Amino acid sequence: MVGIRDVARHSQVSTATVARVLRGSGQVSEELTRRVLAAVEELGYVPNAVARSLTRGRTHLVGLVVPDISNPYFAEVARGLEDEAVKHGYHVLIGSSDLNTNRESELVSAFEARTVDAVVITPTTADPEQIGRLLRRRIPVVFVDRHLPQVPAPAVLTDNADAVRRAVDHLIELGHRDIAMISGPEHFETAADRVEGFRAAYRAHHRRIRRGHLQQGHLGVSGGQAAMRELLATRPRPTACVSFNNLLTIGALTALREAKVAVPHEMSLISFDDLRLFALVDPPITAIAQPAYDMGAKAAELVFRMLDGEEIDAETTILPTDFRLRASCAPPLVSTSSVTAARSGGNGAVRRSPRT
Amino acid sequence: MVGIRDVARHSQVSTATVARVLRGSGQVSEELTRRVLAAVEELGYVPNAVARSLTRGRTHLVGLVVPDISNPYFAEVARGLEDEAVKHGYHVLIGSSDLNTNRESELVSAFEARTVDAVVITPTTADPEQIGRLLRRRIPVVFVDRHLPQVPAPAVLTDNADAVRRAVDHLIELGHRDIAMISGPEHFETAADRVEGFRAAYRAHHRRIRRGHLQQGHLGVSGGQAAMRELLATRPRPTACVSFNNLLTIGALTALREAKVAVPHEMSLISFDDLRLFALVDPPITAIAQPAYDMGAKAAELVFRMLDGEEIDAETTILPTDFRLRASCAPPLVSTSSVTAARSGGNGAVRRSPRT
DNA sequence: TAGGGTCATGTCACCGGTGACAGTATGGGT
DNA sequence: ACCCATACTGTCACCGGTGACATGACCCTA
Repeated sequence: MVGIRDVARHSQVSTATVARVLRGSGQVSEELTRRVLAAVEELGYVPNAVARSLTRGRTHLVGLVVPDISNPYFAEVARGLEDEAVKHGYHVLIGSSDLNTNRESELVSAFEARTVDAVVITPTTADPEQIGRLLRRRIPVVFVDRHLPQVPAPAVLTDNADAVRRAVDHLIELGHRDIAMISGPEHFETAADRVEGFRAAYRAHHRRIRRGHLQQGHLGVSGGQAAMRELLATRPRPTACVSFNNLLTIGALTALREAKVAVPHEMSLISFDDLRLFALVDPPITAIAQPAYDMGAKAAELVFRMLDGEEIDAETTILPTDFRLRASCAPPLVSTSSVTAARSGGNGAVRRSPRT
Repeated sequence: MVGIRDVARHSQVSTATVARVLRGSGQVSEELTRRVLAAVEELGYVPNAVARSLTRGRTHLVGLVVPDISNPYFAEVARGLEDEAVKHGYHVLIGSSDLNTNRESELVSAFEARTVDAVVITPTTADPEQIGRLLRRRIPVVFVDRHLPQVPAPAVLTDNADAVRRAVDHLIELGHRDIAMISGPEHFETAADRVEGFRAAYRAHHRRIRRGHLQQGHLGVSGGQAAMRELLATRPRPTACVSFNNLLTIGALTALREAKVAVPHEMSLISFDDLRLFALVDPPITAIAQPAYDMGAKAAELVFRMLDGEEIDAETTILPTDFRLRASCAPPLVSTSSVTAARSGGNGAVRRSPRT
């Protein structure tokens, strides 16, 4: 490997001069500059970033810890983070925790050992200590999507509760009475918030959530599928449903297909998280879109402000969601003979007009 | 920052002993082991991976260069690579080239300077030199999805030509005569291969591709949309179409919706690349699925074999695609009055039975 | 012309581990 | 009593840049 000393020897100057030429900082005579550049060219010298990291104490790396980088939402966050990072001469190290606190902990430790300059994380753990370690090392941390309020680090979130409340309001206005929700593990802040929005909407309309209509299951497609199957088996069966994220929505849709339940006529559906294809699904799915790319970019902005020395203890940035009304919501059918009619596919059922 | 020397001082041993205890290798008395461990605990010592990288010449990093990490296909590749990498104590550095050769070149240079231990890349450039640089530095390179045959590095690909040929065969068997393709930039190996499969199928059936029925446009949703618009304007209009990747498919579908062209009756559609949601689109999209996760994992396997000293010059691994027959393909309508009938939505049209 | 300032360049300790090598102690064999 | 193997522990140069500091040349001014 050709190092700065080789270049120095080859161009008959000191290493300091080579460094000065390369950095462009400082006074070096034209003559030497030429010689150094020539040597660099000839030897194919590339400065070793590892060595530089060691002396300067900066790796120009930011670690990203998310549940799953292959989830389109997090992939989009990653892209936003990456674009912003590259502008600052940084690169992104990825880590998927798989919603496994041990795996997450290992990732955080590994990133700590690698002395990444900052960590952007969608936490799985509920233990503040696991992330507090980084702060004690003065490694800036930025939360994305959900945060641990006990940890004094900035967070980029969305208005989870409010978005769900508005979605449920919409369904209630369409005339729905029994609205279900497929949520995630309750110790997740996002799940708690979205459930809170769900409850708030119910409260505002002086109604109570029926038993079994709030599903808090495992995340992932199969979890969504299982939850929807359960919802379809409850009596009274809900006429509408809000799901927690894109994967659960896909699972829920799959279950609906398999049970031949018509959307939106027998079941209205709203997805938290939008996917481009939701617009092309049958029927197009009404969704609460999160600005994933912007969330990643905003997290990067916070990271770099902190790296610039700005003290940002626990500022929370709420980015707006976008409620994208599509065809998966309609007024509920009011069946003459309750359950059986609904299952028969709409015969003997009358559409109830929405409240005004 | 607490270093190995601090631990050594604190436990009154030498740095070598600390290292030996931590590495678990070698003979250290129980007494000292206990003291060292206690000091490590007390000081919260974490070995600095940067320093280790410098001395050992290994960063335990693998760089991943893809067009866009937020494309679900590449995100899935990344996940496959990551999972395998983590098993080996490695982490993944991501870089999105945006199909921009300059950006790609910068990424490769940056990864080179960081002395990543290996690079996995879906190349955008056609210039072998840009990647040859890495090889001269003895940095293992593995191509994924497409490769530069002039560069002596292993590649993980799919049977592009064959998959498209089979897809087109399927359409021809359904009775289609004018089948279009929306492909990508022709200097991409994948595009060239898939187009070759397209041509091969035509050749096998002694037919010629009609003018305008082979679209090679810009990748991305809007490119697919534009290409499909053009296809819809050609006369005779194709009755079926194969699109190059998931984004082009989404664009094509969007254009079809907007023109109110019924799929599959007026236009059958096959997508190269599958997405979970394609199964739930109206109609479910027949797709050629690539084993993205496995491709990433396989690339990792090659990387680690090379890092273990194995010489793998240009072995090409072809992973099988999976042809997922769904509802977006049907026999073509044969209209009595050509164009106008087709646009009117199927009136006056007769379904032609497939060839046997 | 001595003193001070500026510019150009060189020297070298240091960042934090690593591992080759050296040194010391202990015990067993003869 | 001596030799040597073995077990344990310490020293230090090195990885490749960096930057504080030193050095030397030159010019200007009092």
